[in-house]
Amino acid sequence: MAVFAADAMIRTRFAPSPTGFLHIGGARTALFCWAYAKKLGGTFILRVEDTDLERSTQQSVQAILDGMQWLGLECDEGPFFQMQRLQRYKEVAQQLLDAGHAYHCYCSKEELDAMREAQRASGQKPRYDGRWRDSMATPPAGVVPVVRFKTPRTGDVTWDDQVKGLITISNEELDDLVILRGDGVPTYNFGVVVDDLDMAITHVIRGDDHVNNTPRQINMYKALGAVLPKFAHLPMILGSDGERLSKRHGAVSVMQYRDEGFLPEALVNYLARLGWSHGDEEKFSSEQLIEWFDLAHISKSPARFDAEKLAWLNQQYIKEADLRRLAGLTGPFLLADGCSLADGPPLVNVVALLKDRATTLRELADAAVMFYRVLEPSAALRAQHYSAEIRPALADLHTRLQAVVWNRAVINEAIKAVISAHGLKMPKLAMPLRVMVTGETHTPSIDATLELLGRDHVLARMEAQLMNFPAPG
RNA sequence: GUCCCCAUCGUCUAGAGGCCUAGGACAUCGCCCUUUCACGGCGGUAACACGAGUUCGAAUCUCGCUGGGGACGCCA
Repeated sequence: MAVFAADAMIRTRFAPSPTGFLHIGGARTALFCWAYAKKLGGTFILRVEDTDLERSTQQSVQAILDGMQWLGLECDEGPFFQMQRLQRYKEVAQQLLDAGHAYHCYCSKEELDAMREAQRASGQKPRYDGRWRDSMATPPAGVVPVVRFKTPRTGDVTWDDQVKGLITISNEELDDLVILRGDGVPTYNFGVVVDDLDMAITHVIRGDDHVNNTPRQINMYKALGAVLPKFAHLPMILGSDGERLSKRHGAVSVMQYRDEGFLPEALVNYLARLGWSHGDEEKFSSEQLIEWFDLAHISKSPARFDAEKLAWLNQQYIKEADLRRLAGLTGPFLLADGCSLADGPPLVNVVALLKDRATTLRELADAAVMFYRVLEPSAALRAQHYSAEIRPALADLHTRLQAVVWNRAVINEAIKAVISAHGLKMPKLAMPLRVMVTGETHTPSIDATLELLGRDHVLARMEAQLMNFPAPG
């Protein structure tokens, strides 16, 4: 299939404000922008919208960069910073002023607040009433004005949203928004327009919460005589309770998922599948996402975040992950738990034995601890599994294991021999043995566990526990 | 309050008028496997919010209703 020349010109951008970490919602927006650009051989740009001087921080910038890197969403251009482009915004604002598309407003914040409050009280939609729009009044002394955009008073704005379809909003719903603050810093709506224009963005892919800003921006594009980009508004991601995901409500940093033991490919896959689909495909790589991605199959309605499905995907990816990589990722968890990896079998082997039963690297590490440290069985487990009757069989096994060739098959033969010699059923012996050696009841098959743990550790742990058995009679 | 958007199993979704007795996945339930717990295999429960139209025929089109989400800052 031929790629149209125009496709090579596709330019998308992810434009976060550095006021916190990169959370799930932002990550998905970035992912979609990235995937769309990659799919069409275009360019993915990162632009940091740091015009909120109060809340923007350097740490946030770094956190966003880190998050994107972890997810593998590298940008082709940027990061660009709006605060480094102030001159340009002033220039364009002046252009608008000169053309009569903007004007100075001398209202104080108190005045505006009072205005809004009054409107709200009378059941109206709060908005600037345009009192300085055509005012001939002399500006109050000592007040630094802001620049407001002259929104058309009549007519309406319509655009064909790439995910939602035709959207129309009447200009009467809009007001004359501030585009440049008194200190010369642009506001969001103006900064985006200037930047998207300067950066030749062809597809503005962003969150649903910007739908209402779009007509304001389109009016500015028109005033500037510019060609409109395509707009695609992604539905929000809701918390599992259906409430909006916000900083204080369930929106966690993508890096927290890493810290909890999620694989980036699992998160990417999950996020891609949340609100977008390709038939019945559930599990796919970033490469496949790029190949399949389109705006047409993005759903129009908000989606709830389902931690259980993410966990399932993560488990799938853990099961098929390269063992050395898995060991490398699991090691830090063990170290943090105070384990010394030199005291046990190679982590690669441990991970190979355990990976089918873990949902996260965290769980994998938890299950691996027993290979590096003695875990004392609880009193309850001892009471439940240690009996005077079974002790002789375990002592017998302990003796036999000293002489046996140390591999799974032979260990298993020894266990079987003890069972028949003492007239036992497998679980009768395996459970107490499991508790003695691992301190737990839930472990991989006992022969494989013993083999991997090694003869010395097995014998030592058995000896220690044999003393905890109740006396016969 | 005003405006905008949305609506299929509990959740994510397939579905572009007949292929739908509505498919897949997660979760859930049952069975099998089994040396515990998992993994895996097999099977089950479970949805087109509602009401009018249009049409020979509607989950798919139209209108209304209800429900949900979003927006209304010198935040982004």
